[in-house]
Amino acid sequence: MILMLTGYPMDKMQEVEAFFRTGHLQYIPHLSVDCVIFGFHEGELKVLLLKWKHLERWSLPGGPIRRDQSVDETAHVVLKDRTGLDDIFLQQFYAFGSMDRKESVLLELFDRLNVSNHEANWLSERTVSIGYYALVDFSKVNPVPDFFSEACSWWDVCDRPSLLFDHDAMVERALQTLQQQLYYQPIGLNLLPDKFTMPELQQLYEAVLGRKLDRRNFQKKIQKMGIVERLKERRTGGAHRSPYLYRFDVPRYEQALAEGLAYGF
Amino acid sequence: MILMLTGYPMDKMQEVEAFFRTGHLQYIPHLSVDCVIFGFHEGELKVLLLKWKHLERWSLPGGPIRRDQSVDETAHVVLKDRTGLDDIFLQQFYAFGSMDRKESVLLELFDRLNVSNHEANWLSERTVSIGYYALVDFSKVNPVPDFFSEACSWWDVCDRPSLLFDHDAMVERALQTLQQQLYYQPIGLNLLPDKFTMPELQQLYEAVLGRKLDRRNFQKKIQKMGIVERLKERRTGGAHRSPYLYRFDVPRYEQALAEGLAYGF
DNA sequence: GCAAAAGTGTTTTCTGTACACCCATGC
DNA sequence: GCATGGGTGTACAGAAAACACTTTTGC
Repeated sequence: MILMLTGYPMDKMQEVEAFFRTGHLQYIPHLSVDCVIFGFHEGELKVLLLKWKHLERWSLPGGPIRRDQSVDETAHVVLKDRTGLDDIFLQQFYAFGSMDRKESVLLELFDRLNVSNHEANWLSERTVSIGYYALVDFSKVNPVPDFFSEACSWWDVCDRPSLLFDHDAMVERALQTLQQQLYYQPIGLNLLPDKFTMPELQQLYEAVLGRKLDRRNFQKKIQKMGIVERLKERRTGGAHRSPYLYRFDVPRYEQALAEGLAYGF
Repeated sequence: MILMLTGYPMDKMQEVEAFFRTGHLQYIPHLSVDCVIFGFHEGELKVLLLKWKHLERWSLPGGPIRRDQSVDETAHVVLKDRTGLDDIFLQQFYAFGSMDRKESVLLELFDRLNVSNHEANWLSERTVSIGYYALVDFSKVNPVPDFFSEACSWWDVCDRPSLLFDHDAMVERALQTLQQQLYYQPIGLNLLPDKFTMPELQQLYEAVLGRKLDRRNFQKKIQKMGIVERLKERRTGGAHRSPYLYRFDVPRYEQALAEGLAYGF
């Protein structure tokens, strides 16, 4: 096998060759993890995407599952490798296993990489992918591309390029799951900086739900949840009246996550 | 390989041998589907379980995923094979992929079956399993064991034997998912016979939620959903006053499933 | 007739939503 | 001082929960 193509660092070629040849010994073939990593910046919900070398197209970050690693661990490693972040809210939302997700673009790429179909067989057949979504603090992320990608960057969820594989459907489903969970679970911890204002939290909710909320009712609702505490400080420097800063009450927040907030029936 | 053990039909031995030897060519190794099949009978929520030959223990029905079949299709085939039922509400709820689910009891079984570890290797390593739950009409099910099991029968969800692998956790999580979905999706279609009484539907809700509901409020709530129509008939024969029969308004029911019923926020 | 289940309606409480006024800040 | 965003409280409507009496049926 000869791997020779601009954009791929020579000193890693041996490693990559081994990956194609013997990766199936270390990884479970036909199974992978993909992560929808959500961030929040300037009032917009963002998602972290990778730009593939040579394909000029984008996908979600992901990777194969090691035989000696749990699926959850794999997702955490993907998150860590792409963002530098550890110990983050990460939740499985769906396993994608339809037949039409054969990764035919990969075949093209392997072709250009001079990887024979046989050698890359364990990578090119239909792959079942387990989707996770993460909520991270935009300002703490250091985006790092993986070997196959030349760029790793944030995109507006609502204004992103069309993605490879079925990753568009994954983003949609992750967002839908997030919206549903909003009704009985808090969000914000991990997504916002440690200290934040109530209007910022409201913007986050509005970005996720895709609609405006009433300022006063929102405030009452959050207060009733009992998951935030108001600080004496205010955020100064902006125009207009200075809003109070808040901080999540982490124990109560965790409790609300675990027990849920409210139900019908 | 010699397979020779009471309980295993001789005429199928060749097929089974092929399964152990070359199954990994047809199936994705280390990946499977398991189904939590719920039924409802005499006021109790039931789950369909398989009793393994020689192990004297029970598990959920499941199976490996064919390389030419989607994960959803696989789940439908499992359901069809164990119950005879087709075209049933079946929903993926979680993928189980922790490392502690190596199926060590399988090794014991393979040992007794004289299958060498090497031959059965693709079956005995840690397997990631995608969980589905189904809601079926108890009276229409014809339980059929699979090759590895000697019995297939219903158990009370709340009074079942301890299960193999991590299947106890699967049942718990399926039930939890079902409970959550109850707040924004109707259930009953497929679980109840075509015609049913309001007290029966209420018993179903109570069985799933694990608590009593108020008769009058329940009736109002269901009526407001607009998913049932009351028939002129009543159920006669029982003691006491004859209750009306109801039938699901399938188009409205499907619509409620698709759109959801109500949300907070 | 009596025990047990089924049918029905009203009241109260709570939750969600709509809405208006005052206050702080930068320009 | 004025435009803009932030802080706060009240009033109304709809949903959920609490609750009691009458009817039917088999025995």
